[in-house]
Amino acid sequence: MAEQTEVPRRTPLSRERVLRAAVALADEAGIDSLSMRNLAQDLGVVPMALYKHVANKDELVAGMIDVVIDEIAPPLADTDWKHAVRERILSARRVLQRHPWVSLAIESQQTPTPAILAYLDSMVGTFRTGGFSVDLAHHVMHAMGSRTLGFSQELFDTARNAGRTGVTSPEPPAALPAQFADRFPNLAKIAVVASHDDTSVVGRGCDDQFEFEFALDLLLEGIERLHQQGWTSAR
Amino acid sequence: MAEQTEVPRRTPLSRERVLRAAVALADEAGIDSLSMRNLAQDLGVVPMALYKHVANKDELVAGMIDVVIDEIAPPLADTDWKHAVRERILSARRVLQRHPWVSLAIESQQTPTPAILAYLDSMVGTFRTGGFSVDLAHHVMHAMGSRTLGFSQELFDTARNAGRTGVTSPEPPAALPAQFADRFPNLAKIAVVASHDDTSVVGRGCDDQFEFEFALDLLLEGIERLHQQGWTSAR
DNA sequence: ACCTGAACACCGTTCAAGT
DNA sequence: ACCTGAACACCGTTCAAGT
Repeated sequence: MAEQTEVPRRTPLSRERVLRAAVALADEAGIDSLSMRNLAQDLGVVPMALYKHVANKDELVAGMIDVVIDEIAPPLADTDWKHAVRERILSARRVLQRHPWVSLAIESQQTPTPAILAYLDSMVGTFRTGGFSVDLAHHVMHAMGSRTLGFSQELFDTARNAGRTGVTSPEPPAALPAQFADRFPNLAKIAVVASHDDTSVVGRGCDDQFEFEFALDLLLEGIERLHQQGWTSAR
Repeated sequence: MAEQTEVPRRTPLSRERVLRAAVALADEAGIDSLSMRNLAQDLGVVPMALYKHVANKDELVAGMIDVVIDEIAPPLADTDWKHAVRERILSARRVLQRHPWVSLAIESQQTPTPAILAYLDSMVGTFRTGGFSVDLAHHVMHAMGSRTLGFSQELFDTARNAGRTGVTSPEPPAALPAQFADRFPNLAKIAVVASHDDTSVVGRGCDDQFEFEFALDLLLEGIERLHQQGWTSAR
């Protein structure tokens, strides 16, 4: 009787369950803590049991990426291409922010996963429906690069490898050492301006969302201009 | 006599020599082949000998990044900001292309290395000298993102993890399986256009250099427009 | 046939023993 | 004091032995 309740000790393993547990592990402990052994332990399984559901670790990560990408909402209908693209990218951004390890995982992959291909294909479709030539749509997709998926390459990005374990607070980049302002005067000046409501040299950090939208709109407006001018690559 | 030539069997280890050997190893065999043990073997040294010159592997990679970044030429003098920025970024791009592992290594770092900070500081200086407000220069640097360093986030990038060992040829993305065109019709159409001198569905791949400059110029022209308009963030 | 423990070939790094 | 071999605590994955 006690045994009866203990016998189905695990809902049976499935690829779905493996991938979801892996995503949860990476979200909570950071991508560095994601090992086949740790994942197996989280699932109460022996490590080799995972290999019936994923071929190897690379395939595991590819599956994890697809789980996340599938969270992105479909494009808005009944609106112009610019609005549809903008909103969808911001939606993708919100998804990726919930899973800080994904952007690096995507970049590390040698081949895009099916879900990413589907997302990109749908994005191209939005441009095409908006009247873009195949030629322009092609170059525009390249120009957007990873921004299409809602992340940009911030060179000061701190929290991408870390898990949510320790101090969760997005603490400002600590105090800038006095040395810093001497060696990198232009960066220091920028940091001070970024923290304009603070008179000290200690920056509050930048408003990532503002910066992302600034660059996105700069691109979208340039793209709109090319589109209106009927731009075409010389060929 | 034979011994005489053999006794100084190794020029003494130095941080410099360790870093250069590490860069060479990553260039030739790929970043995945860079281990403390492999590196030590290349240098004819016992693994623990490396730890007198680098604190740990993370510090080793940081040093390798700085070796590469220092290869980038200083900005052109006697020219306008737009030309100076454009040429320097294209110069950075040429450097990073010689070391395909660097972009991912930079992104994986949690903290920018001194050489990167110096490069970015100098880039900000070019904008400032060109008459940009601190405010605009700040947002512009964010908007450029990793493009400042000459790489963009191409989602189809193949050769970043690979070494130069095997087939070096930048082979076109193989044949697109027939399935592909069905599942991702918009992407398939783009791929066909990209290989416009080829009637088959097998793409020649894209002209990375063209795409990079297309996006770079799109950004630079948008930035120029903001600058001329005296753009300022609402605050 | 399926499952899984042990083993293999690696890691980065610590530490104590040797000189 | 310096150097270094062995060891530790991990990896991903193979493989053969057990059921």
